[in-house]
Amino acid sequence: MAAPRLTRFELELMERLWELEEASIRQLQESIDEEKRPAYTTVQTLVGRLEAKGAVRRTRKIGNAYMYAAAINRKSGTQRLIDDLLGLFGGSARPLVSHLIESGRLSLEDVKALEASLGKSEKKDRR
Amino acid sequence: MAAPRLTRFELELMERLWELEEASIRQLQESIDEEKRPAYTTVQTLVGRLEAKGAVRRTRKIGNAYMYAAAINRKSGTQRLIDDLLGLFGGSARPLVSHLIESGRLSLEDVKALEASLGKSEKKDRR
DNA sequence: TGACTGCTACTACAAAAGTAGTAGAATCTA
DNA sequence: TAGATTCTACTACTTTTGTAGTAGCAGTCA
Repeated sequence: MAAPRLTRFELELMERLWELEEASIRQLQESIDEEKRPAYTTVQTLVGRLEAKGAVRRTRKIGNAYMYAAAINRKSGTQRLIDDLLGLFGGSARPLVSHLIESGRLSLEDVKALEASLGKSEKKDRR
Repeated sequence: MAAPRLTRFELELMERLWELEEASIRQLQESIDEEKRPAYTTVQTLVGRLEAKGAVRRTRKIGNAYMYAAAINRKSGTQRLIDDLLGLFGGSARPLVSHLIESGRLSLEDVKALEASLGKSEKKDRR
């Protein structure tokens, strides 16, 4: 299935699920910082929508509560969002990264480290 | 003024404006690919919202039509969006860039080129 | 086993975003 | 200068997203 477009809050919940691997509505809700923690039923609604989109699935029932797990991986979950963003930068990642550098969000050290690990994995891939 | 949060479509229009420098509603509308070109009044509404947000301003009147120009620069316009995205990656750009690399959207060559230009500007900054 | 607690299912509603129609003013042109 | 054209101003409606309440069932525990 194509990666569905996830909204901000949906993605927030997915992050928790990718982290927790499996969680109940209650656990999800309580994993959110108290400051901005929404009502239990709000989380419930969102998880329901995620289920409808196929991003999440029920795994089992504990007591009278269902447990949920991500049905898509983190990569494909964020892919869509990133691609949308890239679209605004002409579809290419380079201007985006330039922007990150210019605005001080990415340093030379970061780039070097990334390059190092990239070099490694490239080698690995071509072994 | 703090950069307002722009929606997808608003940003789309801003892109045109940053490109065109100055444009009428009609020009903006027609700059959009025919496939997905919205009604004239839709563009009008959006530009009105952008104006309300302070992202756009009227420059002058030609005939009976107003001309508009961006009131914020491209950098601050996209900043908010990017920061939101970064939030999803733990607030740091590095995992985002990793992701770009992993998904093949950024190559070793890109990174090297970026590093080169970054090295240069760093030197320049510290002159 | 009955009261309590917690969860689900369903419904609702507000705000944001997307989309566009209509009336009437301004401008253009024959 | 009158009709045609093109804009603006205003209004309206739909979809999406965010947010949550309520009813009632399931499970728990004294």
